[in-house]
Amino acid sequence: METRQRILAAALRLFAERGFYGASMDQIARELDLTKQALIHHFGTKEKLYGAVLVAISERLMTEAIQPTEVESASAFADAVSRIYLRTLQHREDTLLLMRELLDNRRRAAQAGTWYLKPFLDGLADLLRRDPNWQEEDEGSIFTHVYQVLGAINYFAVSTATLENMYSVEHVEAMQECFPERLRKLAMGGGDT
Amino acid sequence: METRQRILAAALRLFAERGFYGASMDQIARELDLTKQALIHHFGTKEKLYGAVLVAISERLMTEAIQPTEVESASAFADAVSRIYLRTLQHREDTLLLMRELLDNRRRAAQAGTWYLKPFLDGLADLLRRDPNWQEEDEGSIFTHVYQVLGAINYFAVSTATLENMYSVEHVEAMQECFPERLRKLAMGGGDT
DNA sequence: CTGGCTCCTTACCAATTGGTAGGTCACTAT
DNA sequence: ATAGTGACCTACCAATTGGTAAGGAGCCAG
Repeated sequence: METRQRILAAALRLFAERGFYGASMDQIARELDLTKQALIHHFGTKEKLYGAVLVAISERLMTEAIQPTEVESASAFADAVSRIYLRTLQHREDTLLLMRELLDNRRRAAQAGTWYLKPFLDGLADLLRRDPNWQEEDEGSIFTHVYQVLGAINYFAVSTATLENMYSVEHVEAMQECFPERLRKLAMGGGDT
Repeated sequence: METRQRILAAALRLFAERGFYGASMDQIARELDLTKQALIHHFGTKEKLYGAVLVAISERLMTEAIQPTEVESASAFADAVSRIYLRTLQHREDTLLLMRELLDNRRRAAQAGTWYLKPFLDGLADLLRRDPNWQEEDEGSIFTHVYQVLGAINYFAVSTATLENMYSVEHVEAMQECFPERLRKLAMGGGDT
């Protein structure tokens, strides 16, 4: 029981850092002072281990990211976005791996954790739909807006390492500081105002 | 000469689709009815081939994405963003690979094509800085806004395949249709209005 | 016709990959 | 005591990886 969790944690780290093909069973095992056969014993194959990591991520996402009892207010969507932003930065490895999944999805289409994200997206769209400023907007607009805001968050979360190299740690810290405020304007802006 | 270009094109496709580790020299070569030794002959090592692909991408980005003679108007930034959006969708493979680079950068830090993107980002920030509505904003805000808008574009461009699986082709087409308009609101919104 | 050059091949290699087979050891239920 | 079970290991394997060595086909200059 204990070991399974340790394996999942190490696998998440390595898969997130180096991708599915970039991380080998042996590396993951060595990280834990085990042999790769221990991993195979617990998870069967590399694919299944990867799948288990993905399931763990999506469970975390579903239970934490959207509060079903979200208060219905004009800023409900913006509030949810703020929380998601914080959560995304906190669980950067999850974000990294989900982004990789997104890129690989062309290949493993219609598989794995893809669908776990759907209720999450739909939940957000629902929040926005109830916003008085968005009543007049069509479905496409609403969903597009949700996705644009989500894109702003995830892209940034995944870029900080690169940005720190490209500019400086201070520069990125400054960005992180004004990010929530600007994000809010992004989330609130639009509608049929 | 001819062959080099063909190799670069095939390598771009496979690296974008499967990542650096996911694509093997042999696969790329087979795609062109060559042996992997032909690639090694032209590029030395896999890493160098990958580097050459990255250089080609960033050159394309620099020459196409930002017009240096951008007219100075209140909507200069939004206009540039619109053009970048179209270009991003057109060169989806470039976008895919650059996104992968972003994810891997943690490891290969301070290397490769990272820096080629810097002038591109700086150019965009400059455009926004000249916008009358943004005169009062500090550097952090400006750069953050640029990055958020860029995030919205790139994240979406990289997600379409997944979204088509998750929802439907029509759903994604609808999104693509209202994307430019919503993107414009995103780009214009904010400032100290 | 010869020497050298570019482009590309076959033959080979050590290392790493994911995975199988079979066994050891500790613990628990009978 | 014993049979069973879960957790893990060593030993091994075929396939694939990126890369080296050496050579051949075509071309062009002397």
